[in-house]
Amino acid sequence: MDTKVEASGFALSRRRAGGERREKVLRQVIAVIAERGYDRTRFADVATVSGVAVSTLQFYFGSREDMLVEALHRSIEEEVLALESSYRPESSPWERLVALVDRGLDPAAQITGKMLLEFWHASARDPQLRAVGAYLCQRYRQPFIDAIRAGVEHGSFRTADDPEDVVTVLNGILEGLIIPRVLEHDYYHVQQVRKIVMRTLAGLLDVSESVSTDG
Amino acid sequence: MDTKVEASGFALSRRRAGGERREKVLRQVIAVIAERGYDRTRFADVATVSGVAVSTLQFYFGSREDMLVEALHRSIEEEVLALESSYRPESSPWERLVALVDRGLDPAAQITGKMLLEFWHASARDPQLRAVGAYLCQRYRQPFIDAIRAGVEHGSFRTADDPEDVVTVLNGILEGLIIPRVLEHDYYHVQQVRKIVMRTLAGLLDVSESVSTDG
Amino acid sequence: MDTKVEASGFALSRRRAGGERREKVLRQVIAVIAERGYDRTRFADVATVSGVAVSTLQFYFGSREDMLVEALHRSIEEEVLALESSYRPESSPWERLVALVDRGLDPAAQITGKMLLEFWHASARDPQLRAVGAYLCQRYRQPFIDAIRAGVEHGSFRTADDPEDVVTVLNGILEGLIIPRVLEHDYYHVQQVRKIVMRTLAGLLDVSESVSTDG
Amino acid sequence: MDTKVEASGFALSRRRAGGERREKVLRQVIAVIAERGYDRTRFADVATVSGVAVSTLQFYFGSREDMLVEALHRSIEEEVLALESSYRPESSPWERLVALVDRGLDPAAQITGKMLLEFWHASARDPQLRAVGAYLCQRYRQPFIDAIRAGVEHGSFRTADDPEDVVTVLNGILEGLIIPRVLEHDYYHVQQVRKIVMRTLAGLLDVSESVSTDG
DNA sequence: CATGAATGAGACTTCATTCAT
DNA sequence: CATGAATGAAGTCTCATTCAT
Repeated sequence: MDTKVEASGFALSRRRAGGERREKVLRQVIAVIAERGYDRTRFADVATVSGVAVSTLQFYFGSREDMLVEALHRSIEEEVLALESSYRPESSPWERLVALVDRGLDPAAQITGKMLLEFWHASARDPQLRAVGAYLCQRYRQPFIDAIRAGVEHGSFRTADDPEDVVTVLNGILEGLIIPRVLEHDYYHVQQVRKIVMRTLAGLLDVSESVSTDG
Repeated sequence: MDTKVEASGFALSRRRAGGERREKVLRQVIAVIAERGYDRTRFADVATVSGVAVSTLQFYFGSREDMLVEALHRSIEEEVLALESSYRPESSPWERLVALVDRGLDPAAQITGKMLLEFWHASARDPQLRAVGAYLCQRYRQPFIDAIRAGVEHGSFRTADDPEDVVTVLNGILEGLIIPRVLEHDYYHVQQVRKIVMRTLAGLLDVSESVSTDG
Repeated sequence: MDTKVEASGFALSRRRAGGERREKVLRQVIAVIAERGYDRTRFADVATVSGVAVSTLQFYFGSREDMLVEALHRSIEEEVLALESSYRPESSPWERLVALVDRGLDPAAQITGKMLLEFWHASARDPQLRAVGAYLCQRYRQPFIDAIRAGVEHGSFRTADDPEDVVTVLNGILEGLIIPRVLEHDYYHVQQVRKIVMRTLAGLLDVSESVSTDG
Repeated sequence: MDTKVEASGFALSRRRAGGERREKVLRQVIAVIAERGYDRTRFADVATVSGVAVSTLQFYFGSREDMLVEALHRSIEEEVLALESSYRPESSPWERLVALVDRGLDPAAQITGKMLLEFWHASARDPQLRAVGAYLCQRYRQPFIDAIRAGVEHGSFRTADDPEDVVTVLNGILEGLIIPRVLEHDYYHVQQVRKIVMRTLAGLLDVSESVSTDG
């Protein structure tokens, strides 16, 4: 997988000094960003949390920006990797989709949600980050697209639309629902929403209710 | 309408000095935030764009935070107002929904999208802003809920779900699709996506295809 | 005279905020540079000496570099201006030259010497500064050239060389002697050196001893 | 020669570790100083140029200051040594002087010129460096003084001045002309200047034109 | 002999804010 | 009503230096 990333050209140019400790600190950077936000994450914050001197952070990552970007990148990267391995290959296409959607709606993934929000926000003004984002997004979409294609071929799904566009809408739902989850809006009812999303998906792919409601 | 806002308790405490000019500058603040982002909008930026001295901005708005919050609030407020008047009262429930969704998907509303992203992002860390957000969000949802309720009563919609939850999902879609629109991801195809969203909505409300496909 | 400078294109682009106080501080910057050297002059040093906050210095001058360059420029500029008015117009060419040389050898002009050394040193690596230096140098040379030309025309000087080149050598002497003066080398004997320089000059211009030895 | 230096008391206290490699690096330090200037020469610069780790440089030279001073010292020292052996002992006094002056005016010695400028500049604030400088300067002057004394004794020169003072002025010229050379001022014409300097010198020592103009 | 890791001191710079006018 | 002057707080960054290997 790493090879793929390298090949994508987004691998960070300089892997600066530091071994395990650097890796550990990087995790902490992610945590701090999730808590304080990208723009408000200072060297000092990370230094406090990690117990590492500010100058050491610079030694590890170069500049503040570099540190933040690497953490953001790494965080999203891992989410995508997790998604890519979130279902068993032998599952039916529908089961795979259900697993993917459930992961996308997972109410426990608060940090992931916050990091995504940070990523979108930061990308909106940073072309380079946006490029990375486009690449990661494409990988995020792929498992969905694959599952739908498999279902269509297998005959269990039927749809007049391009699976790509279906996934665009489906991801739209999953990403859009991150907002009320992260902001903890109280009109957001996990169970009911999940049911409706599943039914919607079933409708889009013309899957019988009996199959779809067991999730 | 203003009364409503006042009643909500979110009206800014001090309506500071400055008449028309203040109003004009406020627009410019919105523009600057949309372009540079909330956190990166400095007094100096607004001063440059508006040609007003920094100290005058402070005179108008109080602190930087006050200025930003007011601009954010105002911007979202206006979007909500626009939404609330985006359909003719005599329209059928389905027509109303279509109008609302079309507004939500409007590819021209780049600035609105960016401001929403800013709002979500800022809200994630500011409880007060989040409270305002919850209130605005509720108002944003209301026209959708009303339309669905009207359709159900009128007999043109049928659904086992609580209209509130349906709207949660529907808004999820609309908000989620803001992301690829703002970030200009190229997998986002307006027309196809619109069609799928409409069909999804029709499916959820058990509206016959013939009606739904005319939009 | 100021017009001339403006016309030369070297006038500093932004005359930043601050009135008299700024001017006063600028003097102090010069003093600090003369004492500590260009590269070692920090905002903090000037702040301490002038009693002005560091941030105010930035407010006045922009950046550290801008502050230093302006001080350097101003300092040399003034020396040139002083030189240009160091003799009475009605003096004989020889008297004018003597006045110019005496000013160049003035043992009291320690600060000027140090600033010149700073200027040369800084110019060696800063093309922009070097351009300013070339311009100032030209103006520095002019009075010497004028005096020699006047003497030649008047018949009191005779030389086979281009006055420009004579001045190059003459200025070489004056500038070269700044070194032992500034470094306080003890082999430097003001009176003897002055006499030799004058005699040298007299020799170059074929002026009779009787005239030259009265200085 | 080395003995002489030791005797002078300026030998660097600790001749630190590192054999040939150290020597090679020292050359590179000189080059870096000539290019970047004394104050702006960092360990990192030398490390980059030499391919030696920063910590190794410290191991070689001690502190940054030590490294810079040693390089400066070495550089000037070598120039002096070169000067001391720049003429053949059997030459006539005038020939010796001409050789010395020609070396002083050598337009190819850009690095030497820059290093001298660095030395003067650094000396202006560092008493210890100034002491070294005074010693080196004295040695620099000696060959000139010797030549003049020899000429006077031999009867080919005649002067009412102390040869020491004549050398002060002569060196003043040579050093002063380094400035336009290093700064590449375009009014500096090597050939014409050389001729004038030679004639000046001939005048000071009462040497007949016929002898002096052959250089 | 040589080096990488880690760090503290010190500098510049940005920016919101206060104050006098 | 509006502004310029002045400043303190806070952050990033550079760099020499110490230490363990």
